Amino acid sequence: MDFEIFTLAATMCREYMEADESKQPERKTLDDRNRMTDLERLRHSCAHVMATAILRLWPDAQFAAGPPVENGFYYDVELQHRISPEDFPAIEAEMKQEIKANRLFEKVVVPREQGLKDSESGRLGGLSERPGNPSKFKLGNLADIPEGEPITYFKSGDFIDLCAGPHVMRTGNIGAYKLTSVASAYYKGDENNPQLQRIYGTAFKNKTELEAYFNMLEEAKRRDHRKIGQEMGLYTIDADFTGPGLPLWLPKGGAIVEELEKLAKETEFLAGYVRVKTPHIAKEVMYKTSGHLPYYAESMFPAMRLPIENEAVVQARIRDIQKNEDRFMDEVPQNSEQFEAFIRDRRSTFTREHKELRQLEAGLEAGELYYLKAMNCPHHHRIFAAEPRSYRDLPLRLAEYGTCYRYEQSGELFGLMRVRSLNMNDSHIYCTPEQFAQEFNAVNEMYLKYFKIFGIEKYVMRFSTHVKEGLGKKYVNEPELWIQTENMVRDVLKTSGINFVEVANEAAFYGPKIDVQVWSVIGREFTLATNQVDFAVPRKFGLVYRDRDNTEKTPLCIHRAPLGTHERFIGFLIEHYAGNFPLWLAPEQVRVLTIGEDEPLVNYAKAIVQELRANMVRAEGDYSNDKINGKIQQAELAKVHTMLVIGPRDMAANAVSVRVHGKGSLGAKPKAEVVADILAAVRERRA
RNA sequence: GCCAGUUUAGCUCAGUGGUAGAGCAGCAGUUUUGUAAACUGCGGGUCGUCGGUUCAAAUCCGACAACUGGCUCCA
Repeated sequence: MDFEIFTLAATMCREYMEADESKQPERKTLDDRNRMTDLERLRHSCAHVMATAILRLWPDAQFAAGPPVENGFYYDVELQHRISPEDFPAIEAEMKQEIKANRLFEKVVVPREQGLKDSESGRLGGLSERPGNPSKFKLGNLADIPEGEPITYFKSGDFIDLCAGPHVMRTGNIGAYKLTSVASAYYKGDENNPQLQRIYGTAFKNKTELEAYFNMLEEAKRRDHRKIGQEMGLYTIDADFTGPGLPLWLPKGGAIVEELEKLAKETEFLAGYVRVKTPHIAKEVMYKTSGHLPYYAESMFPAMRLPIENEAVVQARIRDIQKNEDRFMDEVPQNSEQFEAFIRDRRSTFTREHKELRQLEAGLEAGELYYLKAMNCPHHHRIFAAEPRSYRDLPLRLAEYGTCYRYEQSGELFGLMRVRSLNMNDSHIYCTPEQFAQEFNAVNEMYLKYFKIFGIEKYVMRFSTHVKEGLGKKYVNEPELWIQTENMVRDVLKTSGINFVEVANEAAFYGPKIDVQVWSVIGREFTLATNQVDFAVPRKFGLVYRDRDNTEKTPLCIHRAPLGTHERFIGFLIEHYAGNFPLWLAPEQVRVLTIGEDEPLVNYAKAIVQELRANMVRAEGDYSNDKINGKIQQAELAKVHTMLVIGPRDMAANAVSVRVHGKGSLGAKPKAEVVADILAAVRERRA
């Protein structure tokens, strides 16, 4: 392996990490703030009202920052008393008084000295001066305001706050509000700063909108993939024995996994992909080359140490070479003429042996460590490297449902959405620059095809690009390649009419990337997958193809995973469909329910189940002696897609009575017709 | 990892220091059925784990674990 390239990559990686750590959040300009939407204004004003209410109850409270956020607002407060949801009614009651008083939000521009004075006296973020209790966080905020920018207060009743606004006219404009939760946060997001209590709330123009918001939350709760996953028996997380973040797919969830893989395999086959299969572990050198180690070691499972098979032989050879080197040093002549002849004579042997020594030593040290893979790309790169490649072999599209392991922090784990073992719908497309646009476009088309199948109507592709200043630091220093690949990506996105936004300075280290965000039917946002253009790592792995002109060139690599991971994608689908999967995905597609348990009737039902199963339909039979209403209830609660109710009347007519989950009874139909329709719906993956 | 909350039967949950409960699910019977639950009975628990306080702990205290909300949003 090429040590220089590795060293270079390591250096760049380190620089990237350091650059990332020191990244300061950019300060919002006053212009940005004035672009606040009406709703944000209202929520920010509500934060002031909440602060006023908290001060009425606990006058010594110290406030830090209280911005509007996506679904409401918060205010960070330092207070001896630990605020809990039990305190919310009291705070809300005080807020009600403030809003009823309909106080004016008055803006006052003050000189900096005034700001300092009012911070010292505790007046800022307070209802009155508080001797001995200065507004320390406001003082800190004041220091962040650049010279020349005006310093403004907003005053509503007794409450005066250091604040750039903007606000609504009067507290009475706040139509409907509610406190929602309390969390902890560090002042200015820095863990070296004091920890504050963050009180979250939300506010709307009127009660109707507030209620609609809470109804949406309720609906989201009903659809929560953890709840439905439990109820439907899709997966379980056995924290005690298997481990946290390591989901076990139960048979019903396994059925969904299988269907998704089938879909991916068919789609990818038709798109000219070839399937590969790679192990779950690899030697340390793999991840040193890829750049994961040591800088990403924290998000990988700790290494396992394997004994080196021929350690004794290796060590004997190392000793031999070391002896040779010692002898070489001893034999070096003092005389300069002889020295040159000596060097000429011995140089090639010495360098060969020295290189071997370094390799053996590295092998002793590195070869014994194995890591669980956090990504499939390195394995795929090695498959590319396994044979000499010609431009005629490209594009080479290696696809695999690969299982990766990432050691997410325990607090980050979340149902199926954030796990430690993940099955990726992964593929790496190696292509020439000339082929890039077409390949990238084909990937996008695959996304759109999937969106259609799953009824995903709202999506956006976030196209992240580099900025020149970051070259060689945050981004690999290849100015032309960046511009070239970004232009190619942008052109494809534009000409294909795909919905995308471009975000500067958020690209990956190795190349521009596209994050795909989708919205479920109830409007919850999910990040499904990341597409990445990679022009750096293939080079680190020394991947080349021989081009028409008989020179070796490094291929471009497109990293894509339209179905993301099984874990996250199925989590999304559960919430998207509320567990009511379309027939082709439904864990239990058909259940045949008999009215009574007469033998001929049960035999007729069993024959139908058999016929469906012979056609790979997941069909079950309920031949128990429960009442038919009871059986239907059971099947509906289990979200069985199609129920075939069979009584003596149906058997006599060689028919079945069809009932579809959520749609009710569809009446009796000829058996053959029903079976044919079920098979067609599955085959076509009907919504 | 940090802050907070939660953890009682397979599931959903009640139980504020004095004999561990309900519904559903499971099992055994009875019932013989036409589109969202027929009836009876039975089994099922070291109350997350470990330690402490107490005559007595599911209940009070502490540690740990798992789960959940938050930890990106900046006057």
